[in-house]
Amino acid sequence: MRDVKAPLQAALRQALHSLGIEAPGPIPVDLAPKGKPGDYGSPIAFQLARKLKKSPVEIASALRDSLPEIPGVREVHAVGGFLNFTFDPAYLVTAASEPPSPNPKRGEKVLIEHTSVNPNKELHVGHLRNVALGDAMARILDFAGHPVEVINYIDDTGLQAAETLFALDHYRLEDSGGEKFDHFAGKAYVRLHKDLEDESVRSALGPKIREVVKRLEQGELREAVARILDAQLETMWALGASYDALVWESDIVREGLLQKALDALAKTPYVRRMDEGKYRGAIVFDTSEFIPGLEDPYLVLVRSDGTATYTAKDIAFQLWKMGVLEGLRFKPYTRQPSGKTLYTSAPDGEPMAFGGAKRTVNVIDVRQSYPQAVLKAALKALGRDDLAEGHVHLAYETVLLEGRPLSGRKGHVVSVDELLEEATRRAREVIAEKNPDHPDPELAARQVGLGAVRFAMVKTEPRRQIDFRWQAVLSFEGDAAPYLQYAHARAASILRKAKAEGLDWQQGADPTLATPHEVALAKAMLGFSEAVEKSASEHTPHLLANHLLDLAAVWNAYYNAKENGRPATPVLGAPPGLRELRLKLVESLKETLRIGLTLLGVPAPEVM
RNA sequence: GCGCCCGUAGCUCAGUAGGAUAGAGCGAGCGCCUCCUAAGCGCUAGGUCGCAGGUUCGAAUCCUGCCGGGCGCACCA
Repeated sequence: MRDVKAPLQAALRQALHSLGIEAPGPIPVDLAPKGKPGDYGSPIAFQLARKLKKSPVEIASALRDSLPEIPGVREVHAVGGFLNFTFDPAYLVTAASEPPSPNPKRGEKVLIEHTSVNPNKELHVGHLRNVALGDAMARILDFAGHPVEVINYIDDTGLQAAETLFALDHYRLEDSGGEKFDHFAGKAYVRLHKDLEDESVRSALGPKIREVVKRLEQGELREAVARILDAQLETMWALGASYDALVWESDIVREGLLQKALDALAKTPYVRRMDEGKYRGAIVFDTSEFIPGLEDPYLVLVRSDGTATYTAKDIAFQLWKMGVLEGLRFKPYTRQPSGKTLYTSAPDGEPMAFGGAKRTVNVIDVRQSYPQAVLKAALKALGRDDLAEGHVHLAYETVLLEGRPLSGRKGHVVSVDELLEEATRRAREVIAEKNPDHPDPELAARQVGLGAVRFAMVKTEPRRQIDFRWQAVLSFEGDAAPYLQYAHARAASILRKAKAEGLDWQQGADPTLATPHEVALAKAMLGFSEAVEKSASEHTPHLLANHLLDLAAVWNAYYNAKENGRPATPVLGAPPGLRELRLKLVESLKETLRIGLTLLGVPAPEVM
């Protein structure tokens, strides 16, 4: 898809240059508002007014006179200081008739860590936001041209995993195979926590649980953890996620990365063992130079009993991600539904080209902003300000369920498996009602169910708390994935019919026949690449999600456009020349929607 | 208390590297299937952009203060 804004910016820059003015930064160009002349416009003259001590109107008019020829631009208007451009309709429609394509791969690899669910329980709606955001970001960054590597971190030495494994053993629970194992294990965990509310039980079981933590750190219980992880992976894959590698926390420890990280930090002036005070005997990191405003800037890396905190391991992991430390080995773990092989860190593996990225995106909820800031501080403490710059914490707010915080103990949770099943069931019902002759209702139901669930997680800005409400998520009307999918299916239907009629629209399109309806659609389509790039650079899929909603709305309006009570934009029934033009545009629109949906992990059904 | 984030239509949200009359969806009211899928489209009603100052030719967007709400301030993560 051709970029129509870049040539405008280039021309403006050139005009400025010929007037002896250097543009201060990027030159703003946007769609002209409704009711104003031109298709695109720039307020550049306003920005220069003060510096040049001239009125915007004067500057705009001088600029207009100095502009070079711009391909496709028919007229340039200076309107009250704005500089607007009217394109040849044929040019815009032709530009939009070419679907978007991925940017060629360029630059340094971006390592994105997401999911990283404790291997002790089934996934719930809170985890869902992480997977949906992380997977969408990976797809978007990839499309935008970045080499991307996706890591799922397995916190197998944490207390949570230990408690679940302990509970399974303690209650002598044998799974009969009737239940997905992560759900089964999760129940043991919940039961244990109920029992731990009793003080005497807690003091009796505490040492035994710590024993399990120790065994986990030795890597002894890896298979037991893997059994839970494998069940969780089923859910992650069902969501459409895919990973390059699993990195196990126990491997960070066993391969010596933790020790290397601690050794390196110990050589800096910021890390030392405390001789007195509340941290006596612990090794702490004084972050005050890097994180201002803290009452207590000391972060414990190694407890006085000699055990390392999670944050210490996370620092080691971050240093590995950025190539400061090396030493993890990998081997194939399994083949994913995406077709990609999933690798795992393993002591009996081989060195592989994972890690060593200059830029990392850590998808993790906002409550962990402080430990994430500590990772950045650790990089700076080691003198790697360059890498600290490349550390991005994609901090997303938590998910509420029907207005209240999630709570496993109060049973106020919804598992992802349950959610997908329910969404699919609802979709099945709607399809049976709306399209009883559907050729493959089960496929469409799964596509619509999954789409609704994933889209609900990415359409809102990450830093905003979202309230998961069954009624809204399962509503297949309005501002939601089914709206986009329906728009896509409508376009697909037209193309299917055209093919059935034996039409060939690759030739014979006459772009000079384009009406304002096609131009409006084309302009909406031409905003796609910018939306993707902005989503990539700002690390948020919601910009793309909102662009797609806008695009689908324009397309639906096009589809329904009427003049004098008659359909104004028939595609198949249009006269030759215009018909082919419309078919090409519809084909490109369909492809644009399909790509956009795919980048968000939302399936694009051919028939709904 | 200190720090970070959020206050935009009845509800849920876009819009914030300053730009042209603040936009959607849901909900309310009225219309549109002899026309390529009505999961759609059109129209109407609904907003002192939390409040008060400030900077600017121009502020929902930047600065300051205040008022609401969320989160974080453990030898947890």
